[in-house]
Amino acid sequence: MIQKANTCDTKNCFMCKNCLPEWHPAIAANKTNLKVKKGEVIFKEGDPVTGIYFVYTGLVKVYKKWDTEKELIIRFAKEGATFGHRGLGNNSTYPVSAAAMENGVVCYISLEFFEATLKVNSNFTYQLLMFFADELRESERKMRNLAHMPVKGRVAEALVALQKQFGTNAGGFINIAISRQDLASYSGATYETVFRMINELVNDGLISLSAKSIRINDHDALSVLAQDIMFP
Amino acid sequence: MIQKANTCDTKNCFMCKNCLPEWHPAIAANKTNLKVKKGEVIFKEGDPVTGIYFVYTGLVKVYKKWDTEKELIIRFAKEGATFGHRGLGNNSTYPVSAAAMENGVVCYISLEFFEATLKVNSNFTYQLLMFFADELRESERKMRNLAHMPVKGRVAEALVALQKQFGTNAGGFINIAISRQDLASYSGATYETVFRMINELVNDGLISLSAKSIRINDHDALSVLAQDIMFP
DNA sequence: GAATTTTTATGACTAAAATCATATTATAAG
DNA sequence: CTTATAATATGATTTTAGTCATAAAAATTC
Repeated sequence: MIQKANTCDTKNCFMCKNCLPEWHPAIAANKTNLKVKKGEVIFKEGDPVTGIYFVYTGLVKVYKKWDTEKELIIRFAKEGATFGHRGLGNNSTYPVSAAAMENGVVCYISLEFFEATLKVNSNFTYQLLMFFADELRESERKMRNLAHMPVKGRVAEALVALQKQFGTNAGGFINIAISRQDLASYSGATYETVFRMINELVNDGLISLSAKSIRINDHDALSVLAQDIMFP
Repeated sequence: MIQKANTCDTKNCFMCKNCLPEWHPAIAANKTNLKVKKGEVIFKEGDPVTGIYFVYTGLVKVYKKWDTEKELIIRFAKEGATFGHRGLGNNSTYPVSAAAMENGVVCYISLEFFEATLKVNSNFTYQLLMFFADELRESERKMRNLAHMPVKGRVAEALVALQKQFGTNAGGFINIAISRQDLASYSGATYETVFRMINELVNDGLISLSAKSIRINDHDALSVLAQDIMFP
């Protein structure tokens, strides 16, 4: 990671948007902008927690490994999003890894300054609490899905979630460059199984492909597959 | 749920322990103590969020359902623990259900009063943030386990976690009365599969049984099975 | 305390998904 | 622009875990 001064404008990240304007000079003085290359690992599970990150440009995946090869992608962080915040709380090492999926710039804030920010900006703390509550809810829904939903449904859900987060480009394709392996890791299944499910979804007419891109043709049907059937 | 005035002492729950002493009379004035019976559902997924709960006595399971019969137990809340806090954030309905596993008393706080408490007690907000960070980390670890760890490992992990949370009684048995079905729901697998894994663990000599109780004989070996192998 | 319901136990069978094996393309590196 | 490396594609096989069926034992209810 190459240090690169004065890149971000201290306006667009989650922290900047939720802090007092008076605090912005302090943020500017304490931030470090880092250039990251595609594929670069920013921190790994087990590394000591030294700070928290925000994506200024690019795309970062946050994931956990299982026995060196299998991984589960927890979430994708795009412009403005925080990552590394899982290092908060009672533990001193990151419970997840983070890697850049494309070249970009991330903003790094030391834990000490971050904690000072929390103390000074009660609204930020409150907003962060709400963010954590949302993430926790999502995470527990995914736990339930991993335990009980078949892979096809999880792939359907992953596609719907990606389209929600990244939108579509001109041709109606989901606006993210993601490998099949990463899609599999995000769905919590193997590459081969996800490949087969993608084929089924294409045959069912619910999605269509063009090179690596995926277009959702029948959002409703896909949502039904991914559905959260709670009280039928 | 039968209302029962003046039961809890406003000293032992997570909120009371982390608020300013000056705030305790306000808590006392705004709390409602409710008697719950074994098996009683306190709130269900999809119910509108009206408040947050604390366990005064007894044991509560927090779970999510999948197609009416399958469930995944997210966590157990014992004395002092919060539940219903997943209703916070950007949503108006509970994303989980909660049911009493034994007769007990829970303390209910309306969302309005709870939000006022957050505003007034910045330390409580901070502690709650740390609590959420811990829960999120746990939840994501479990996601990874559900995606990649075999059922036997998940059962081993569930037993280690239960012993950590509930301790052991005189005979060295894990101090919780839990049905095999609930253990299965907590492990994210079916009753039958968990039953077989329990048998294997008994045959391997790692655990032993007495009626419904389970004793961990070889904590280390069980931990290895449940292991978080990160960077071998 | 007899009857009903729930929980536990266990074998047989099936379905789902992972693993293995191996081409075929792309993409990046020299 | 050729070579090496990584990503995609796909069939065959094996493993794992879920489903079904049914019986015994416990616990609760009437």
